[in-house]
Amino acid sequence: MTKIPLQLLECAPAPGTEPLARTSAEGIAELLKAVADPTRLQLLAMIAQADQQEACVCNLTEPLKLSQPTISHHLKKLADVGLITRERRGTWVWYSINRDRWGQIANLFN
Amino acid sequence: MTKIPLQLLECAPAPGTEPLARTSAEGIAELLKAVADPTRLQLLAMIAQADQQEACVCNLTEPLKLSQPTISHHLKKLADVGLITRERRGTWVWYSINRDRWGQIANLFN
DNA sequence: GTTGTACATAGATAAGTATCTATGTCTAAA
DNA sequence: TTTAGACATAGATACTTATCTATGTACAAC
Repeated sequence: MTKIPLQLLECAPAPGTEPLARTSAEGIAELLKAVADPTRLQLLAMIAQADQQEACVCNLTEPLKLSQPTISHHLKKLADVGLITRERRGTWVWYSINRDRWGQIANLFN
Repeated sequence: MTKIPLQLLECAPAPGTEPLARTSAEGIAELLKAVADPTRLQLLAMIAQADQQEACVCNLTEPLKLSQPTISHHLKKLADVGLITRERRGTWVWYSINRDRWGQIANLFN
């Protein structure tokens, strides 16, 4: 049996169809990027374990020791991908977690 | 019954203990950042559905239409957080997914 | 109306990163 | 040992982003 030189074995071709379309990958990446930040993970955790599963900006600013605009910036990022919902009640704005969206992330890894 | 002015209601204090320690949040964020990139999601998908659940760099470069160093860069990012494993066999280097690490991400969202 | 407070937006800046080209390293074959 | 191929590393660049200060907007109380 003749030995086939390694260098002559062509590098096996990739699977015929691209497994994950670029546009899908970009959409998923956008969602994951929103979560892939330490401050935003802390925000999500704080909201999740807060009373009624909701928190206003003033609840979140002080413990993280970041400026109020920075917290607003992060909350906007989370809201932009639908991970949290915004609701104004009087002077304050309350944020809560969108469980459906959260579940969609879970499905990605199962 | 006297109505309490809204402005006198102090903004409810945050939960006593910080829910998610900064160092933990940073560790999780680092892991998630590795996945939160469209190219790396495509790489993971291609490896996962490849023969024997493994692929060499040459398998991955052409379909994504990116340069070989760029692919190597992304694979390194994934390997750095333990999501894929590197194994040299002859001239080629084979990458496969670390299921344990993958499962750790799944647990974060359940 | 005015005033004070909660939050958002704008603009600036510094740090990170995805990509490239060029080059280095390691392995196989001759 | 020399050559060629597969992959990694280095350095450069352009783009993104996390943070700040300054300012704007919306609502409540008076």
